[in-house]
Amino acid sequence: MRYRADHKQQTRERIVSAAARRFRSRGSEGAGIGTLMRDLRLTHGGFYRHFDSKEDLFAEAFEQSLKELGDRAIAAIEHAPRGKELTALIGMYLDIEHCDDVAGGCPVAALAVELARRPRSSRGRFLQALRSHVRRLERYIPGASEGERRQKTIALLTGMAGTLMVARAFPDEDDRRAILEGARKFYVAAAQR
Amino acid sequence: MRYRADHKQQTRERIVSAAARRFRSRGSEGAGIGTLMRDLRLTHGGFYRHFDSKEDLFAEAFEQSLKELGDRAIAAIEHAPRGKELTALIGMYLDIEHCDDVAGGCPVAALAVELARRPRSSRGRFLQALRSHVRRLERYIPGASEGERRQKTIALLTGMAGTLMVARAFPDEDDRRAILEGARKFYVAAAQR
DNA sequence: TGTACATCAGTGAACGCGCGTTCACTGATGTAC
DNA sequence: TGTACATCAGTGAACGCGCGTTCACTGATGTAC
Repeated sequence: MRYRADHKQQTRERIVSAAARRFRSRGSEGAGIGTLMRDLRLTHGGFYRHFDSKEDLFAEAFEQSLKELGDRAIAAIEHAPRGKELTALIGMYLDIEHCDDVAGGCPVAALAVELARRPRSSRGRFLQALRSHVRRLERYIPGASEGERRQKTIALLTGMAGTLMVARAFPDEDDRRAILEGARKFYVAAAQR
Repeated sequence: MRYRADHKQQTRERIVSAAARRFRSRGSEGAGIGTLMRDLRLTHGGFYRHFDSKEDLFAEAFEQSLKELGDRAIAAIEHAPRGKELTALIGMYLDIEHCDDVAGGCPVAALAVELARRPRSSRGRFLQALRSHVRRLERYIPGASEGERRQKTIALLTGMAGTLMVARAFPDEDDRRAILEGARKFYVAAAQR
């Protein structure tokens, strides 16, 4: 059957959005094409009308997730009172709701460990997305020079991702809250200087 | 055939050590029992004389890796000049050689993301290993109270793990060095306070 | 001391399963005439 | 306006593959007598 002009594009977007959630929850190996398509009420065969391979989808899902996280981070910063931008960024990232929403949360905390396991040649897209994310946020981070701001931004973002990743391993919410609270103090003090 | 009394124990240790390296390099899903045993010049069937399941091996490998990392961290701290203990800890962790030795490096940076994906009931061993690791190191971290030292230790260790994890995604050594160098400055300044 | 038997680490075929990917096919709708 | 055909998103059977796990078996050595 034939569909309306924008139908294919819509299906593609549905696949990317669903995949972005599943990959973050389960990792790229834990999320299969078959069940992904089935849950979208499609069959696995049709997948290849939209993507060259699972790897192709993974890269696109990573890019979309990181873009969305950047949007939310910037929204939090820009809604913060003057002088509290950094605290707002740290607060939105090391938040219990962000921590407990793995599927909708930061793709660095959920997927970055897999990037180093991929062939060097296929890491370009991911690194470009990471660099672009850092560039969007570095102008809100205090520092004497652009280089210093960038270094600090990278240390802050990668550090918070590590903390979030570990906090998520704790089944007890009180443990997670304590880890996040301690880290918020740590990073606010560290990044402010 | 029958073997000498300590033979079984030796084989078990060989399996754990090899697995600890493979899991850190490739993740628990990327490392298979079959190839692991084959590389040790054994067959896959014999694996179950030593472990109940792959999951059992994974937990033991994680524990051993973290114990070894703790040993190395404490060695670095205790060989540091007085007043430089913290810098030594940060320096040994955010080191280019540690970064490039995924198989022999920190299991938190390599495997922590998988812990949250396991059933809650089976996370106990991992969390106990993590808590024990924090307890070993917290006494070297400055802070007004035990609670504050612990919080700071957790923020520091999880943060550095995140930075290491992300740095490893960059194929260019200069990029990795720049990320590590920036983060060392960041964490030394942050943790010293 | 000599012999029969028990032990058990390791072997390798077999199992069911889920995976990513391919491909001939379907059929409603747009397009050419 | 009406008809024949082309298009192509989606279908579902089939593929080869590697996986974790099971299990009947092997055979050198320790032990019981």
